[in-house]
Amino acid sequence: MARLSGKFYRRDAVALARALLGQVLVRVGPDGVRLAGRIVETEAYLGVADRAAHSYGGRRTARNAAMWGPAGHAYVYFVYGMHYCMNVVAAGPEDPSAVLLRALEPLAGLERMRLQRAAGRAVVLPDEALCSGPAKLAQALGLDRAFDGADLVHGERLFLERGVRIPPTRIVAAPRIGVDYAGAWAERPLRFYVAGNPHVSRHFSR
DNA sequence: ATGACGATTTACT
DNA sequence: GTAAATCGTCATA
Repeated sequence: MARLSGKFYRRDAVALARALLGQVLVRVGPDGVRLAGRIVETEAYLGVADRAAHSYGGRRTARNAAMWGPAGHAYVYFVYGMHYCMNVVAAGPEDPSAVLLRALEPLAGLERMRLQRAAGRAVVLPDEALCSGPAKLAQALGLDRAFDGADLVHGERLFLERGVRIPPTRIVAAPRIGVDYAGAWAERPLRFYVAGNPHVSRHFSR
C-alpha cells in the first residue's frame, strides 16, 4: 500500500477532513504488530478564528504546539484526565488548523485492539466498539503523548496509507461533537462521516 | 499557588 | 437521560 505524501496534507482543514475519509491509519506496535483502520469520521478545526479549536485566539502553548507545526504531523492531546485524541495537522506553519480523527473501521490487528480497549472489562467488545470515537481509537491503537508531533510522512510507527476514495455523495456533514461552548462555531457543519458506516461514533443528539 | 475546565467514555437510574 | 471518573493545562493572582 502506498504511503500518503506530504503534499496530501498541505490543504485547508475542511478539504483535508474530507480527503482523509477512506484513507488508512496504520500503527505499528512495539512488537511489530500492525494495527490499521479506515478513517470513517473526522472533524475540522479551523485555526485562530475557530472558537472550538485549541488554537482559538492565537493560543500557542506547549500542549498545542504541534498544531502550529508543519502539515502531516500528529497532534495528540490528553483530555478529561483519562483520554487521548489524535489529530492530523493541516495547512502549514502559522495556520494552526487540524483534523480530529473521530472513528475508524478496524482492518488489521483487531484482537490487539480488543485487548487494549478491554481495560479490565469482562465483556468482549464487538468490532463496532473498538474505534468508534476519538478516545476509543487512540486507546485501540495505543496512542499517547509520545506520538504528539509525530511525522506521519516519514515515521515508522504511525502513518497513513492510500485507501479508497469516498464519493462526495456518501459524505455527511454535521455539527461537531462536544463543542457546545463554542457558540456559533458549534453549529457549523465541520464534522464529516461516511454515510451509513456502522463504525461511526454514536452521537446524534444536539 | 490555586481553581476551573475540558475536541470523552462508561455505567447506572 | 444523568453522572462519575480523573488530571494535565492554563488563566488568574
